[in-house]
Amino acid sequence: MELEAYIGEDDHASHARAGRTARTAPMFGPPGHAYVYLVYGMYDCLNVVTEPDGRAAALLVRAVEPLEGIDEIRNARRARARSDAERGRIDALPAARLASGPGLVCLAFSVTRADNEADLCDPGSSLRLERSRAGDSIEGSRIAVSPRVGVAYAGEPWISNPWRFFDPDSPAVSGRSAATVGAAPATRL
DNA sequence: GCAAGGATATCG
DNA sequence: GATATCCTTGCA
Repeated sequence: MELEAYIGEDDHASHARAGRTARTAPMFGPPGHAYVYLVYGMYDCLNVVTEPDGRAAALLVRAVEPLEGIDEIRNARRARARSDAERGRIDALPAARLASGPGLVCLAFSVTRADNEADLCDPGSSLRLERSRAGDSIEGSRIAVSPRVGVAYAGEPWISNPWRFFDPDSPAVSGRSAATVGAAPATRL
């Protein structure tokens, strides 16, 4: 599991920095809803709105470790593959690497902008957050933190703020960023 | 290393 | 209305 916090309009790394726009409106909406956006023209990214109406904060879901429905997830990844070579690599991936990136999370769970603003707490919603089963949770003392990924444009202190949270022992964290963490020491909470 | 890819915010 | 930029990924 890997998450990044974007804390409000003052956060220069957040989409909300431009204020409320058509795209970022969900971030200003009620908590517990989804904010899904297109990045780099081809990948969707899933966020969970965290603050009450009017305050634009959200958690970006950068990676998760699938525990169930591995075949479904693998098929979802295969369906979007652009070549046989890519399908082969997907088949060879361990389950823990099937959603190890913000774009991959959405590919794995078929999250699209159609899920934008979905109520993640409504049992009838197509996309939901559910309480983890006993044994699936991680102790707070084992959660590592580091600066956020891909926010160099934001300037300080937004670049260096340690607002990326992840399980340092899990293979299910985004690849390139996992490598950089070793160099720029990730501290533990 | 770098291209692909399209929406968005910003500038004119 | 044009364009620089982007909370990325997979392949050369």
